[in-house]
Amino acid sequence: MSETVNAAESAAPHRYTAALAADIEARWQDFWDKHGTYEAPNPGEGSLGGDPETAAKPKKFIMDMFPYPSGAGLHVGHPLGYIATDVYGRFQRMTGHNVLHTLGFDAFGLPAEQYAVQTGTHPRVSTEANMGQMRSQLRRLGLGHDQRRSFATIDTSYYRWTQWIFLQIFNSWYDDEAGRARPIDELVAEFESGRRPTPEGRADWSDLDGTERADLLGGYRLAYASDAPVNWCPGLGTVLANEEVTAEGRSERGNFPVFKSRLRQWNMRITAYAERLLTDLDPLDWPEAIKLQQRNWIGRSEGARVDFPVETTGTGGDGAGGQTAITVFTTRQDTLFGATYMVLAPEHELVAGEGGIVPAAWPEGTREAWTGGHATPAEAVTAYRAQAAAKSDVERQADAKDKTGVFTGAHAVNPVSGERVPVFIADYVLMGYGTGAIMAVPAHDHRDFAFARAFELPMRCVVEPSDGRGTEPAAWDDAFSSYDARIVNSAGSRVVLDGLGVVEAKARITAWLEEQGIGAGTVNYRLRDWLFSRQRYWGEPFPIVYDDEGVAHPLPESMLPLELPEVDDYSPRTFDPDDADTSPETPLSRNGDWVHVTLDLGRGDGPRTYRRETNTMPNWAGSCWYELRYLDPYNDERLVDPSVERYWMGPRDGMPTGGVDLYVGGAEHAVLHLLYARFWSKVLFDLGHVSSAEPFHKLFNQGMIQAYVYRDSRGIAVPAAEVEERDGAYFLGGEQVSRTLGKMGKSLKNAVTPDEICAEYGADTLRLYEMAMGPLDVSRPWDTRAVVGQYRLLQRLWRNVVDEATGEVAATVTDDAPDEATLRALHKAIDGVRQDLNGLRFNTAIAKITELNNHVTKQPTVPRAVAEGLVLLIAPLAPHVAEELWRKLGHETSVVYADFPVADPAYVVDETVTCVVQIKGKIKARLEVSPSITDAELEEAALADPAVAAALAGGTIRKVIVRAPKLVNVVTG
RNA sequence: GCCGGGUUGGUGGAAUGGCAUACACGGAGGUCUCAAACACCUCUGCCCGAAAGGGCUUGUGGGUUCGAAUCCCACACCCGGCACCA
Repeated sequence: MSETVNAAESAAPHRYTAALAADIEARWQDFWDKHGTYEAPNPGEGSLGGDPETAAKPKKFIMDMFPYPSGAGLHVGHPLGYIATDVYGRFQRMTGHNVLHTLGFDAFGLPAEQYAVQTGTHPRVSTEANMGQMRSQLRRLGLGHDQRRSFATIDTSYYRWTQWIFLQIFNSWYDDEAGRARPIDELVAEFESGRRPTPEGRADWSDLDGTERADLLGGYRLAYASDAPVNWCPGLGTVLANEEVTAEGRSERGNFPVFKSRLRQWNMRITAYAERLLTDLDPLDWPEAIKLQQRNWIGRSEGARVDFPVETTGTGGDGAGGQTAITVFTTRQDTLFGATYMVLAPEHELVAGEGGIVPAAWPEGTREAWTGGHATPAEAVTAYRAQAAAKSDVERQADAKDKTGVFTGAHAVNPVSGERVPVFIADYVLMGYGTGAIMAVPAHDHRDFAFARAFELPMRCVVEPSDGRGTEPAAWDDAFSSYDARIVNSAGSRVVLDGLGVVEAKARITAWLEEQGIGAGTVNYRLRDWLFSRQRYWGEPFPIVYDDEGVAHPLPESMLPLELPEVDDYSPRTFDPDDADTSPETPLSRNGDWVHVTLDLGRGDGPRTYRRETNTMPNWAGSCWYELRYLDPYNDERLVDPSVERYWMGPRDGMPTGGVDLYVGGAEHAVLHLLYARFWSKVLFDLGHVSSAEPFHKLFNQGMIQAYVYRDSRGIAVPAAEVEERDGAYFLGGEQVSRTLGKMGKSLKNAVTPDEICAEYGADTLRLYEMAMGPLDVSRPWDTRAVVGQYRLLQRLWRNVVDEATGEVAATVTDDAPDEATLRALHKAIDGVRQDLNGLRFNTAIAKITELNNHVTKQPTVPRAVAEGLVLLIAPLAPHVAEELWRKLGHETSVVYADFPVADPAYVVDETVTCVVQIKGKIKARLEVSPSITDAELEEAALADPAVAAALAGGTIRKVIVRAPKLVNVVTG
C-alpha cells in the first residue's frame, strides 16, 4: 500500500467505503441473528407462538418462489425478487405489521438429480452442499428472513406431510352435485347403503370382489392410477406432465423427443376442478397476462355432445353386429346439417379391435384414395394406427399442414339430415380432447376443409358467408368460420334452422337434441388430468403398496414418513432419445428389500406381503403446499395448526378467498406450479384442512435481469468481463466481437455474482442498484458500471450525517428546525416514497430519496429531523447502513421496527407552483403562483404577462382554458 | 395462425390527458491536488445559430381533444404464451 493512500485514509478514516460497508453489514447481520429480529410470532401457544396481542396485530405474509439449490451458485439476477420482497416486508414492519417472510429450498426434482449424476455424488450430499452455499450468498444480502421457518422439501419432516396430502387426495372423490371433494369413505357408504347405485354396466356393490371395488373407486379418486397414453421421454427415462412438454413436442428439460406411450401411471384428477380453477381466478390480484394464460390452459369451451348412430360389426365373426353411436363434441352444433363425414382419433376404442365399427370388407365403390392401398378396412386401420403411434409429437406437429387419415369402411348417420356419412380415422383428431371424435363440417372448419380437399369429400355450406364469397364451398380458398352470419341449407324434416343467427341456431338445435335424447349442451375443457408419477430416484416416494392382486393400498398415517431408501445406483435408466419402443425402469425397483415388505396395514387382516410403489412424485409436489408449512414448520401433529393458518391465510376484507399477501416470482411458472398449487389448495380447503381456497392472493412477476453476450467471429461467447469498448465497438484483445442481449449465466460467460458486487461496493449498494434499475416487472440489462451511482448515493448520505474524520455525527447535523423548502422536500419525499413502496415501485422511491438527499447535500447544515427522515426512508432498501446511522444518531433500538415517517399534508404541496401559459397548446410563458389561486385570478395573471400579451397582439381570443394552478391555455381565433 | 405485452436522449429509465426526458450511468468542462484517484461544481435530447433566439422530437401514419408519450384506428418492428383443442 502506498503512502498516498494511507494519507487519504487517515484524512477520512470513516469514509463510507466497501471495506466499511462490509464491516457494518457483517456486524448488523450478526446483530439481527442474535436478536431474532426477523422472527415473526404466531398467534396462540404453538411452537412459534408469540405474546397474546399477536392475534390482534395486522399481518403480512410475503413469499418468494423458492429456489432450486443448483450447483452453479447465484448470479445477480437470482436475488432480484428476494430483495424486492425484503424491501416490501421491511416497509410493512415499519408500518406496524407482523411480517412473515422466509425462504426455503425446492430441493427434489430433475435439476438437483442431474447435477448429482454429473458430479457423481449422492443427490442429498450435493443438494445439501448447494443449499449451504446459497444460504451464505443470500445471508450476505441482509434479507430479513425468519430462519426458524426455513426448510427444504427433501426434509423428511416436510415430505412426510407431502405424502400425507397425497393420501388425503387419494382418499377423496369429487362430488359434482355438492361441487366439492369429499372423503372416499362417504362414497363407499353410499354404495354400501344402496343410496348411490353403481355406474351402468357394473354389478351391485355387494356383488363386487375387492379388486372390482378398488377398480370402481379408482374411477372416482382424486389421485388414481390408470393406463393411458402418456408423454414418455426415453432420453430422460421418465414420463412427463403435459405442462412439461414444449410446443415442439420435446421435454422442457433436456430438449429430448417425447412420445405418446400407453403406461400405467398415477394421475391427479385436476379436471374435476376446472370450473373452480377458472372462476376463482377473477378475484385474485394477479397480472392479467398470467390469469389469461391459466384461462387458456384450462380452455373452457361451450358446445354440445351429439350422437351419430353407426353399425357395429359384432364379435362372433358371424357378421351379426349391433347398433352403437359415435359421440362427438362440437362447439358448432349450429352447423350440424353441414357435417358430411366423421373422424375418430386413431386411438379411439371403436376402431381398437373386435366389436368396433370396422367392417370386414370395403363397401361397394370405395375410392382407392380412401383405403391407403389396403385390401381390407381392418388392415388399413391397423396400419394407420401403428403409423400414428410411432410418430413423436414433434413429427405429428411438423406434419400438421398435410392432413392424413384413412377410411374405416363404416358409415354413420347424420341425425338431422338422415344422410349416411363416411367415418375416417385421422391424427388431426386428438384422443385427449372432447370425445376423441368429431363431426366434420368442411365448409366451416379450416382443418376439416383441408382434409375434405385432400380426400375429395363433399362440402355443404350451411352458414351464409357475410363476406360475399358465395355459398359454393368448392370455389373457396378456406372454410368460413365466422359467427357473424345466418344459417342456410339447414331444413330437415324434423328441425329447421334456416334464417337463424349462429347463436340462436345453437340454442335451437341444442334444445332439439336434448328433446330427442341424442345430444346435450355441454362444457368441455382443454385441461387434462395431471400425470403425477416419475421414474426417478430423487423425489417423494408414494405412500402406496400393492397386494398380491395388484390392488393399491394407502399406507396408514402412522407409517409416514415413508423415507426414500438408500440405493447403490440412483441414476435413472435412460435410452436412445429417439427410441419410442422403450419403457421406463424406476430406480427404486432395483432395491428388492425395500420393495417387498410385510406390513400390517391395520385393515384387520394382519401382516401380509406387499409390493411398494416404486415411482416417485414429480418435483412440483413439494412446491404445491409449502406456503402452509412456513406457518407451522415444527408441528408433528398436523399439517398446520388451524388457528395459525387462519391468521396468516384466512379470507378477510378485500381478500375473499384469502391467501398469501404477496407472492413474487418468475412468469415461467404461470401454468405449472401456480395451477398445481391452486388445485391442492382447493382439495385441502374442501376437506376442511385450510380456510383459504386459494394459496396466493397477490402475485407479482419480476422481470429478468439480462446481460450482454459477446461473441467472436465464430459465434462463440467470450468472457464478458474481458471485453473492452472503443468508439462504440467491442474488442477482446485485438479482435472485434459482437454484442447481443441475452440471459445471464455461466454458459454465456457473462455471469456477475452478488459476491463480487458486495465485495466492491457492499450489499446495500447492490440492493439499491437492483431496485433502482427499473420497474420490477420489466426485464433489463445488467450494467456493472452503473452500480457506482447507488454507491455514491450512500456515500453522500453517510457524509451528510457522519464526520468522516471522527466517525461521530457530523457537526453540521443540528437541532434547528428545517427551513421551509427543506421541510417541503422532506414531506414530499415521505409521501412519495410511502406510495411507491406500497406499490412496489422501488425505482421511483429511490429517485425521490436521491432528490431529497441531493437537496440536503447542498445545504450548509442538516437538521436532525431531516437526517433521521432520510435514514428511515432508506431503511427498507439499505438496512445495514440505516441501522448504523440510526445508532449513531443516538437510537438504542433497531431501525427495523422504527415507525416509517408519515407526511404532513400541509408540506406535501409546494409553496408556489409553476403555471404554464400556452397559446394554442404552445408554451409561451411560465408563472410562479400560489397553489390555491383561483381560475379567475390565474386567467387574469396569465393574460397580463408581457410575453403572452405580445404573442396575443392582433389575434382574437376565442376561448381560455384554465386549470388552476398548473395551466392556462389560450385559444385564438 | 391466434392471444397478450412492448417501442421515450448515447444507456437504464421518469412522466398514464396539462412544463416530455425526473433519478442514475456515460460524456464534456472546471475546482481541489506536485500529479492522479476520490469528492465537489457546471453543462449534456436533436437541428439551425457566434449569440440572443428559433425550429423539431416519445417506432410510422391517421383520428379524437383547447391540449396526446398517455385515449382511439391502421401499420411496422421486438418480446412472451398457445398452437390440428373440434
